[in-house]
Amino acid sequence: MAGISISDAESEVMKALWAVGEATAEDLIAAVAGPQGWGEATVRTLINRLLTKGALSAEREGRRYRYRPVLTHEQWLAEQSSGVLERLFGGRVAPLVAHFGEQGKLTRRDIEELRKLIEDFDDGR
Amino acid sequence: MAGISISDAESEVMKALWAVGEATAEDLIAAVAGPQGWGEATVRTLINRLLTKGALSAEREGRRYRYRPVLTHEQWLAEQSSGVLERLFGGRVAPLVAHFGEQGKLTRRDIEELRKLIEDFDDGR
DNA sequence: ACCATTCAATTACGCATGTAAAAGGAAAGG
DNA sequence: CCTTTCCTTTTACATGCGTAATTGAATGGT
Repeated sequence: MAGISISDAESEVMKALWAVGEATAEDLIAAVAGPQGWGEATVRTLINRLLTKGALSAEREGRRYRYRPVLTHEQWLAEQSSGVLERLFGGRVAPLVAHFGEQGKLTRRDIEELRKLIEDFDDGR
Repeated sequence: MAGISISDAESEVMKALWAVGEATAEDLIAAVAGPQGWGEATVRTLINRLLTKGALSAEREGRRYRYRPVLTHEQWLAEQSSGVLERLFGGRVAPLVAHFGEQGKLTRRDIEELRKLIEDFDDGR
C-alpha cells in the first residue's frame, strides 16, 4: 500500500487539478506552464507521468481528454506532512510549531487561529 | 546563497553526525549502516558527497579523518520545514496545525505545549 | 479524399540519488 | 624495504526527475 508518490513538479500539476476538480490538458497547461516557467510539452509530460502513476484518470471527451484527480489533495497532504513530521520532529507537533516560532514564522493571525484550534480541540473531549 | 542542499540518504548521515558533534567514518558507519540497512561503502559514498557539497568538513587525524558538520541541524531544519510550510500550506502555520489536528496527530501533550507556546509568545510582545 | 491542425504518446537527455564495487595510497608489520 | 592492511578516492550503474522535442493519430476544413 505504499501509496502513490509524485514528484514536486508533478504536484504542481495536481494542485492545479485539485483547484478546479477536473480539467483538460489545455486547462492544466494554462494554469501551470506560465507560473512555473515551463513549456507546454513539459506539462504534458507531467500529466502523462501522473497518469501512469495512477494519480489521475483520463476520460476521453471527443478529441481530447478530461482529467480528474485520483490521488486526493487530502491524501497527498497527509502523506507529505506526516513524512516531514516524522523525519524532522520525531512525529511531535508541538516542537514543530516551536521551531516555526523561533523562526519568526508565527504571525499574530496564526496565534489567534491556534488559540481557537486549541479551544475547540479541548472541548471536543 | 541557495544553501547547501542534501538528499534524504545524506541527511541520515548528518543526523548521526549532529548527534555526536564529530565522528570518524567508522563511527558514522556504525551509527547509520545497520539501522538503514546500508553497506559500509554506501555510507562512505554519502560522506564524500556531503564533503563535496560542503555540508561537513574533514580534518586529518593520523590515517583517518575526523568529520564535523558545517551545515548545522538548525539550518537544515529551517530549510526543510519552511520549504514544506510553503509548498503545502501557503506559508501559514495555523492551517498546518489544523491539518495535523484533523489527522489525529495532536496529542494531549502537544495541546498543553502549544498552549504554553502561545502564552509565552503573547507576552513576548 | 486529402491536407493541415491539434492532441496525445513516445523518445531524449543530463543531473541527482541510492546503492555499491574497484582502485589507490599511506601506514604498519615483518 | 617490501608486502599487507586499512582507509579514502574513483568509478559504476539503474532509476527518477526536470525539461523538452519528435512522432503518431485523429479531426476538421476545402
